[in-house]
Amino acid sequence: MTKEQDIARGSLSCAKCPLRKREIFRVFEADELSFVEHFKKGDLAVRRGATLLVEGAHNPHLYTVRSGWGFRYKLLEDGRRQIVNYVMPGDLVGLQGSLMGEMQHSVEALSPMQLCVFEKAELFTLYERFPGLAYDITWLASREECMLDEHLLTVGRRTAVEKVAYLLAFVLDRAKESGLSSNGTLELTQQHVADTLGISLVHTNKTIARLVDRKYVKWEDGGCRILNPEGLGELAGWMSGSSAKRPFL
Amino acid sequence: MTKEQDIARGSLSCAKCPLRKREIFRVFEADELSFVEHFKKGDLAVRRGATLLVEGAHNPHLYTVRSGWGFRYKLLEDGRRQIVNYVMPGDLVGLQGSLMGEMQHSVEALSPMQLCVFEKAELFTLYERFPGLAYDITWLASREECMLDEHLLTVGRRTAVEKVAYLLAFVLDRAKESGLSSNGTLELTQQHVADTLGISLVHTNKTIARLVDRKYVKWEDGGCRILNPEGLGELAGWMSGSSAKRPFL
DNA sequence: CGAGTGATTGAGGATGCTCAAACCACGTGG
DNA sequence: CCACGTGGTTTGAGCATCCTCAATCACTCG
Repeated sequence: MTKEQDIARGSLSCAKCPLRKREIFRVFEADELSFVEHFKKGDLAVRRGATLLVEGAHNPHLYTVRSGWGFRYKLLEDGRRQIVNYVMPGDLVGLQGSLMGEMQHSVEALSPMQLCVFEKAELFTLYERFPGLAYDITWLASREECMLDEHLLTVGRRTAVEKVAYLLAFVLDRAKESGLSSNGTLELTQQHVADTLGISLVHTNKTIARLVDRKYVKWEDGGCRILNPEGLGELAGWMSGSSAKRPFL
Repeated sequence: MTKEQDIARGSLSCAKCPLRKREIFRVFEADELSFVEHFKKGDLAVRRGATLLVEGAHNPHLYTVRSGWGFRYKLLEDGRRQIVNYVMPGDLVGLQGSLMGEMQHSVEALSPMQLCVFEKAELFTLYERFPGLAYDITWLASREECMLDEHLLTVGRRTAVEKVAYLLAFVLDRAKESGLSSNGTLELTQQHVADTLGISLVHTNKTIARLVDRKYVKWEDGGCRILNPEGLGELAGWMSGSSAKRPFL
């Protein structure tokens, strides 16, 4: 877990961060930018499969995803796993741990990831000096809450087909928004799908097969290609949320 | 929905708020208190069964629960309902709507409730002038996220018995913490339990029956009595979270 | 080539669902 | 007082969904 991680002093200026150019993110003031630049303590690169954060650990850092993606999950003692959400570029990772002591979940990379590292001890300074940024952070936490609500609805009340349809539509939507998947392709295994939706691997496979038959998706080696995102959304009774400007960092 | 609600100008001073006396809540500074007092726009009283907030609506207000309890839920088009979490004294209600436009969930009262009403338009002023309070709000949002993660784990991966055990232990824990249930009694129907855990009413009933047999709980008219909270926690593989001081308002 | 990862398939059984009916405590109005 | 409706709980029956176990297959990598 340590060997896969690699912290280096930030070499990239926040002002020139390519993420900031994406129209989905709100524009920062000059003073905000320079503060964030100061707030940032370094870069972290992890490879696919690496565990970024571990449930139960105390971690002095807070991260923003710059590229790549991963997932947050929790485990039961006997190994049952529940994926709780996915993290993508622009997302803040580790806020819970910052505010409440030890981490209540782990996060693992689904692809190589690059993250910006912040010091959680300095978070309060941010609150004191930049209420706008503080507000942004609350906004992000609120958005996460919103996604979790929807996931609960899915896992609790949608049928298996609706579940898979929802998940794929949801993940693709977010991936596109954050600039991850331009071609409608998602690199995740059926085991991930199963662990997100609370169904078994076998049943997940058979459910996906039905969607493949109906030409909603195509499963390729180590990932899937979404052929009809709107159709999936309809099937699940879900609509992509507001794609208003959102803050990050 | 309007007739059940009753807004009155705040008559109760925040400094004398009985909630503040409970040792679970952090102590406020004098200036924080006076700001909150000014921030507070009135009181809201709703009766049992009333819908406080409606999914899809825009609401200019933000609330803190002063007494009583309720639940947040989402609906699918065909009426399937998922209860997403419970709200209890000290909880902030409606923050999502404040930050992200329209409400993504509804909330209904499980008992008569009293709430403090705030203007969401003034939230940013709070962020500018009281970073400590702003931090508190983020803290609350983060805590909510934490609970939702655990719920997802429950609904997705725990068995029916574990689910019921978890839910009862969890709700009782929170209720005690916030001063709701001193006698180990919870007034909720099996339908609520079912809709929280993503299982059918009939199956919920049969699962509860097993817990009753084993003397973990007793179901009384319109509610249940928890006989062995620790046992329930063990059964579910769940431990009550940190009961550190927490902020409110 | 052998090992490992992920997808796929079939079989049989447990879990959980729907439907339907009954029951009980309660409050209402004749 | 009793008949009735209501909301919540309880039960049984039969069936659909979903699970586990087990085996196979395709593909990559050392």
